Amino acid sequence: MALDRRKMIVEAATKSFSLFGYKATTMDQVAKLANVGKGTIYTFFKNKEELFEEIISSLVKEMIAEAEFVIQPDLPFTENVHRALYRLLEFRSQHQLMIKLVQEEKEMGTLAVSEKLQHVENEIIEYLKRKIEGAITKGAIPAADTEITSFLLLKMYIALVSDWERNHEPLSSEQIAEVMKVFLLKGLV
Amino acid sequence: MALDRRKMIVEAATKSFSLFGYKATTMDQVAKLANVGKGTIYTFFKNKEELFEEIISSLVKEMIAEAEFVIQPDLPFTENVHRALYRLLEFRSQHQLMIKLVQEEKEMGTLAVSEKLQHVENEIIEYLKRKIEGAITKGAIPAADTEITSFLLLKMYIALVSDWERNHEPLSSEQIAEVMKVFLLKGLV
DNA sequence: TAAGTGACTGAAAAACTAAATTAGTCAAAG
DNA sequence: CTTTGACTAATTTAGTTTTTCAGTCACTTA
Repeated sequence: MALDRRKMIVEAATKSFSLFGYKATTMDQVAKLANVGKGTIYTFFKNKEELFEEIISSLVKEMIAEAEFVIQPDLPFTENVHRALYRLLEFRSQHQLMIKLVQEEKEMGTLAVSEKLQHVENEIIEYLKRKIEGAITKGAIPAADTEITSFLLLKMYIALVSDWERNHEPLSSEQIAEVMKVFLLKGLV
Repeated sequence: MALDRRKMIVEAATKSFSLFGYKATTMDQVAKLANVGKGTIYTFFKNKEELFEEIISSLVKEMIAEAEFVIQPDLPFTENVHRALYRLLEFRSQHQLMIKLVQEEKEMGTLAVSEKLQHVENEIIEYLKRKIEGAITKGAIPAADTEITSFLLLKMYIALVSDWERNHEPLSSEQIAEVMKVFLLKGLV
């Protein structure tokens, strides 16, 4: 029964964060869901935020794995950039925990949540950066400031996938790929 | 003394919105500043929001004029895109009213303010769209979806000018021009 | 006697209430 | 006719009380 207590706690917390968000999840609730005493949580995690941190780290790993899964080495670099980025943002808009956190940030502006979402964004940018550096080393694309490039790539994607929908009909994956191809491949002019 | 009452009201309101923001500006205050009775304001404007609307419209006109001023027809299209966009965002970060409104939106989330800022953004996109359509007609650049392109151009600029500064040293106008040139002129790959 | 627990505590947030503010009106003044 | 500012209803703020909750630690249990 009382086997991996730590795992039980993380699972319970993940479930609760996904369902109610960070603020609305109480440690008593997590303890009850995990079938442990509240004190037990504190033998594994210094505080609520550290528990959250661990869950976010797993989430990032899961996202990167999803992106990797969709990349095919024989396809052109541009196509893989699109595939990886699209998958990452799809993940963001489909994964229950991400949805809840994005919503909580917008509606309540919870500080801890803002920080963690920023953290997720930074990890994605770091991931893109490594990919771009790899492509440059292999001579697949010309040298460029990888920090700015990866940053800008993500921002363009977020603009096309999320911001665009505020005022327009959503763009299909094909349309987004088309637009990105223009900017990545030949430039607007 | 009591000459253009309407103008006095708009000037007083502009000053107050710039200084205290939308919410913290009271109609009594505007009336006093404009040296008119409060009722007089309501002979010119249906309500507070309509007064605000008029001021925002002027602001947009001023912004567009600034952008136009900086454009030089003999320069290449790319260069002018950069000049105009950079000037627009510089205006946004230097103009007292814009600063105050952006701050008010972030800190208090005032609905009327969010709507008006969205309106400003839409006007900028419309302006860009007209410019791009003009360039396409003249054959200066190849045809493309002008709605998406202008939207994405603005988003890229906001990312480089504003978002970037959250985690990095600000980019100089030259650096931004350089990055944009890559994406606009030849593409990343 | 080490691991696990949940009642307890202070600090923070929510709920409630009373008081103050303010957008918009309109009867009277100019 | 235009202008006004006292007035009102509705909202917001400020002050107070109540509740909630993260984190601790004395105690239990195995």
